Amino acid sequence: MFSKACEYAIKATIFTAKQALEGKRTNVKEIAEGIDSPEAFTAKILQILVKHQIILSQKGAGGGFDMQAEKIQNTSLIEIVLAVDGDAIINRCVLGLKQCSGANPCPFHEKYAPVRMKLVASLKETTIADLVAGLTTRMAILKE
Amino acid sequence: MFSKACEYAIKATIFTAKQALEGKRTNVKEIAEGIDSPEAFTAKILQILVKHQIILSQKGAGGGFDMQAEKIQNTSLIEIVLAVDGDAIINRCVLGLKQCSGANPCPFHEKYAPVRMKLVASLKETTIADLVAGLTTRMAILKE
DNA sequence: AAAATATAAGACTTTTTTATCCGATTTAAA
DNA sequence: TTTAAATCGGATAAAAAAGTCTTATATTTT
Ligand code: FES
Ligand code: FES
Repeated sequence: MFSKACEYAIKATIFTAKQALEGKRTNVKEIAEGIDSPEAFTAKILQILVKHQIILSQKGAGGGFDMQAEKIQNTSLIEIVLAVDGDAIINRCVLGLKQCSGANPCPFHEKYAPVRMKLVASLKETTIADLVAGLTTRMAILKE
Repeated sequence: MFSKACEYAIKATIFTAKQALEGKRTNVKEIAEGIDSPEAFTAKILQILVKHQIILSQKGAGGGFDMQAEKIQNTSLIEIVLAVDGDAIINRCVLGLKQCSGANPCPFHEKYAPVRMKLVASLKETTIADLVAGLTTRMAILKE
């Protein structure tokens, strides 16, 4: 579904947002520990998130990663997925045809398109704030 | 979503079924041409389908691949996906946690689980016969 | 000003997936 | 009975994804 990089990106964003809401700036090491991911690889992915202005970075001693309250509230999951995996989840034919369109559909298109719409809708309507909330209220976890 | 191998498997099964319904046994070369896939790799995948008794193979001159009408009618897409990609699509946590369960869910589980149920349902209810039918009646295609 | 801390960037390595190749085996046709 | 056609199985190769390492750069602290 998502690439490993994208999975880490989502978890890292949630972790960073959680820390930010508690007033703490975090860093690569904490994030990698917090989401159980390889540190160096996670650093790579954090750079993508910074480049797409989903999270903020601060270089130097005492630096790290941060996320604005407004971003936490307004950023939806789809933005992370698009940043890391591109728009394949929205546009790609599940059977690998070059074009996915109702005009020249593959045999599964008709059945799949509505499901994909629901998936994309849920990615769009779910904000980072929602996910952070779930982290405490419904006992959701980021590792194991 | 699916691995490339699984995409080829689905298309190859549909192609084989279509030929079978027209009374023709087909072979690796025809299949690879018919679905625009690499021939040798396709041969590998056909062996998986044979091993799982989704299609039939016949060795030797004039041999090739075949699919029984009963199988075409009763085999659903999920069986191909399970044979080639395993049960990840059903069981795997979308964020990569070791276990996907309502007991210890990741933050996206609650939103994702219903969508996945719809996806799996559509994979279960869609038969090869349905897909072959779509191939002609609704102008669906297997390549490009 | 120097030292320490942390991200940024790019080269490199490993693992997995995708794809190819070749020889063995089976079967039908010549 | 020989030959040709086809799948089967294993080894190998190439490409992509995942992951590591090293150096540069920026920032704070001492
Ligand atoms: S054409 Fe295959 S999913 Fe749309
Ligand atoms: S625990 Fe992550 S999808 Fe179920």
